[in-house]
Amino acid sequence: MKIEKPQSWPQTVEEATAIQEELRGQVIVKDDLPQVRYVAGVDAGYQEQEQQTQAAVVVLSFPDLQLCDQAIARCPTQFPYIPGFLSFREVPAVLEALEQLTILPDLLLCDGQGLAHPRRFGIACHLGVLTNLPAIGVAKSRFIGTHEVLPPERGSWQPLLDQGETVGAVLRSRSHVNPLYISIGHRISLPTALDYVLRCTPQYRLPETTRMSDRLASS
DNA sequence: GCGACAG
DNA sequence: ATCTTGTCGC
Repeated sequence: MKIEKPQSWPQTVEEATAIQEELRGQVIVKDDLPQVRYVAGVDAGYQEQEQQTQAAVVVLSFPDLQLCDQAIARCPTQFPYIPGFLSFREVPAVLEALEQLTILPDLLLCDGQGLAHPRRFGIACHLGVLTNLPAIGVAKSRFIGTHEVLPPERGSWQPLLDQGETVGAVLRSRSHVNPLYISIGHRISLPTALDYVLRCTPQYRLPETTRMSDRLASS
């Protein structure tokens, strides 16, 4: 797919913050997606003591979740890991990988938060806005926000609150297993996002998209 | 000032 | 994220 990549990437937290505050205004928080036929999973891994970032993207058919396309890209890691700025180290490589895709995905499942971010602009929002694709943030652990106790059954969920605002949801994707932290990335509502995440998670704790891109990224 | 802190 | 084997529990 064709992507309009930024001309340059920030070198400081101040520059990165400015970019987040500028782009967050472009996030669409309501459903604005086509019929979903292909779902993509994106993830990144690191090699050579984090000097190299390798991104992987897989495209699965939906709802049957069969692998249809995949791509890998590697580039020098160009931003340190600082909570709140994860996207600046992963997005450059992920965009390179997405460009190689033959199949245009209808929805992106990202490893990390979307709106559940201090400035409401986690990696799922960042990727969604830069690609203009509907995107969901699927994180394995909490970053910000609080929530009520969650029933142990698959499918149960609770809103994730931060400063009186619903920034996402905590979702039990498998009974009696640690929940997932779901938030809006771009062009999708929270209820719809929860539905897609569950439909992409037929067996394990993590969506098939995430499992497959994880495996590819760290190889 | 003291913790917390996506991947 | 990454370093890493066997082991505990549903």
